[in-house]
Amino acid sequence: MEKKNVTIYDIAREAQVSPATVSRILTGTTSVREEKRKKVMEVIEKYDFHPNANARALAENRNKSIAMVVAHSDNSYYSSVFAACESEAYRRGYVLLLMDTSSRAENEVSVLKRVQELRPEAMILCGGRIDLEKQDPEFLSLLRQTMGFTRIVVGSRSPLPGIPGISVDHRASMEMAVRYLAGLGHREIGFVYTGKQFYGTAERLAEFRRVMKGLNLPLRKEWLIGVKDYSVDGGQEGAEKLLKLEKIPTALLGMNDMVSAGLLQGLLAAGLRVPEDISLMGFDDTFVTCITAPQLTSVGYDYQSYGAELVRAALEPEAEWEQDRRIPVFIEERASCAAPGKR
Amino acid sequence: MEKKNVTIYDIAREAQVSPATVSRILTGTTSVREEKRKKVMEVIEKYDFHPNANARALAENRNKSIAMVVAHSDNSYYSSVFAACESEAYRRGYVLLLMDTSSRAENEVSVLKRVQELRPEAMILCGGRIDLEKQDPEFLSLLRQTMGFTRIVVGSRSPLPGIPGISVDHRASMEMAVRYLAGLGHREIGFVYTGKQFYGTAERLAEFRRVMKGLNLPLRKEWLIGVKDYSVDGGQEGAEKLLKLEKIPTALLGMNDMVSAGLLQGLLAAGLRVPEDISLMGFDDTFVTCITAPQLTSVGYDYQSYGAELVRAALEPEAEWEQDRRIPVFIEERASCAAPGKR
DNA sequence: CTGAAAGCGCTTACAG
DNA sequence: CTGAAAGCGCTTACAG
Repeated sequence: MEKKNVTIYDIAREAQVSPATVSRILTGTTSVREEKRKKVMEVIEKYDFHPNANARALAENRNKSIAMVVAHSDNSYYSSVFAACESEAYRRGYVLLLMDTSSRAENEVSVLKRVQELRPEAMILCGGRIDLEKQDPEFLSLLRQTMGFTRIVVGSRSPLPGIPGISVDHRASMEMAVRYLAGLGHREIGFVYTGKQFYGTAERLAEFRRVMKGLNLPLRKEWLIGVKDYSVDGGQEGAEKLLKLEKIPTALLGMNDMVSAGLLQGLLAAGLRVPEDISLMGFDDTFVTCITAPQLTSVGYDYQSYGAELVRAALEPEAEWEQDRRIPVFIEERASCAAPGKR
Repeated sequence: MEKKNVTIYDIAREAQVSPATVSRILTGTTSVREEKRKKVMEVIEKYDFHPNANARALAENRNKSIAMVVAHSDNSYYSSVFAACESEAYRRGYVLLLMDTSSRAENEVSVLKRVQELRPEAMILCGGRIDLEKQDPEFLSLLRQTMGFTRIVVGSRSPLPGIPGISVDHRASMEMAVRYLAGLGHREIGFVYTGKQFYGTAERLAEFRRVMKGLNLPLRKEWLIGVKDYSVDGGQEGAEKLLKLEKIPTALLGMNDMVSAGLLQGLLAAGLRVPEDISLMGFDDTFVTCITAPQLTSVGYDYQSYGAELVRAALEPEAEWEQDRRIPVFIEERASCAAPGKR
């Protein structure tokens, strides 16, 4: 079973050409006489030869890999993003080195150290400290250091010059959501949020206030409900808090689909009907929306093109990227929203 | 910004030792005089030096990476498995090269070619043709060829000697599920399945029949419902088919949590109550179970330890692995099952 | 179009 | 404990 490594030299010897010629055929950089090429290809086939990517990486000083660092690889949002990145990377002949930081600062440090050794051609960073509303100077200096080793792109705001940021347009998503509900006739709208320390939440909170005010809708602070985390549990917590209020809004926005799913459970359990008694919307348009009953209307993004953009920005540094880009959002209508009923 | 690569030679020169000494300090293979070590470490710090993993890979002929090839990286089951693998790999200082085949044969071919170039120390393969009940000879020969380049472990049955297979114990999962429902008092149990060509389905179908028979429960073939795929849609299709029957069972097993979620929607929509009118169970115990209302009872696995096993088998070829292992299963009780009511 | 040779940045026998 | 040197398997100026 111990098959010794067959190299370009073995191929060259057998095909009676120089190793350089074999290499040229492999890389396709120079044209080679057809006769030789044929002979070489035959030998390659015969030995089932595959050039060693590590050696090539060293010689070419590039290794056709992109490090993808995500906060929680088993979270639907992140797994959609990186599945999209993977498919674009694959299309371009690149492989993704997946690393999960579990949102822990100490992991972020060691993962970035690892990236510095691995020398991927680029790193795409999604989630974790990068999303903090107030940038963490220690993390910034870690990023700055990592920039010496590889190009960085973040699925967030750009933290530093030279690091493009591509992220969901949180403000647009909130504006669209509120206007959609208002369009349905809702005036009393609540928002169940979490992660106030993150820019995505901060942006949505600010935008929520701005749009509600602009539309002359009542802004009641007890309808801005903070919960512990981005989960079904968080949503249930939100529902509990809501149900203690003397007056509840006619429509509710959940931080993401998971939170909305939790909200839905809590509301249903309390005997409320959705959307007859209260409308409910989520963010992210993950497959969670298809599992709830009623199915959840949600603000979505085109993950496929988001991933493609991230990879493009990662691999085409020469292009003149805007430092900050926001990807478009849209509303995916399902069954959880309706005109407000009279109660 | 163009920082030229600082190498072990630069460090050596400045620390006034030989490159070999720097290398020894980095790898920690030999003891080095404390005085020199200190000096070298200082210079390393000063330049923020990180050894080039590509060069190291070439010299050591190992690159601390594992290729993880999955069928659908954004599917909850697979993303749980690889999140678990990632955390174990990371713990061991390995990085995962993630590749997604989207279950397409042509992608499997090119992905495995890619693996042969990349020379990861091992490859973990989950999903796709490997799961076919009837092995595909063409795929087997591709695997055999890939074995010449890297060790292979599959999250399935072992396809070939030398390739350990670690997989969910589908038979045990089905037996446990049926016995659980029978224990609740159910005699009329249905199974909504898909992917009959895959061994996991075949095993569960066979075991379903065996256990039902053993328990003297009625085996009606119209209660074995085949649907198009492993999705919510598949589940809804199952519900439609079921509702056309003149007599429906008192309990239903769905192929996985997604299918069960679809079944639930279909049954609820038809005015049935779960679990009062009909009990419902899923397989895989993904987070989908927490999103449905009622929450779904499901047969689960310990993903964390499954991932750890896969990585262990991948990285410890010297150990005497059984060629085939099955990971244990358990029932996670939630709210979707109850004793049969009288209708 | 093609070959000989140097180089990519490490590691590791081999000597001492 | 430590250095000089060869080697890992490629690519790519440099000459021809």
